[in-house]
Amino acid sequence: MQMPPDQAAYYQTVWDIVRQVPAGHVVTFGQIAVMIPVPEGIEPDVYQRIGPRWVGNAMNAVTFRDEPTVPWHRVINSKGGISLEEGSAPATRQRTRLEAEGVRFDSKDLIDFDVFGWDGPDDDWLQERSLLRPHSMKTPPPSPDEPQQLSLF
DNA sequence: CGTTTGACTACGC
DNA sequence: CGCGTAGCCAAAC
Repeated sequence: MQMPPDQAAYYQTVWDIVRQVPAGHVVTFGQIAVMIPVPEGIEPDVYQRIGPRWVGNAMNAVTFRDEPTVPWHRVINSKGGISLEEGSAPATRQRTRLEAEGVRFDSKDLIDFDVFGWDGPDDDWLQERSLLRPHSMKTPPPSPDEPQQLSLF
């Protein structure tokens, strides 16, 4: 009986998560990284910075094969943009697919998280796989308790 | 087989 | 708000 390499399991988890992203929505590399528990032997603050890069590696593998079971085009960077080389065939394919799903880009080629951002799957789905809920990329709604607006009177 | 690079991101200037 | 840097895994050179 052989133990699968940690890296293989990590990739599988990443792809599993990406499969949950609904059409017309997007998720960031950082969000996916946060959903996966910090691997053994790695400091949490270190994983915070490196995790997204591992997610990028996992995505690159399926992007190259254009794996149809993984909607890799719904994964973007924290700025809301496409991270593939601008003008390249994969980048164009990603943008075309997103626009076909109704996702729109602004004048800076960025996507509005408030409209198209994804905050993760159901709690049940997460709990069954021991995964965590990512932070939302949407701008937080103003708390009713806190004075949210500067009153001029 | 040692180096370099990478679909990234948080943080300090 | 833009730019440079660290991070220490994997895959490509």
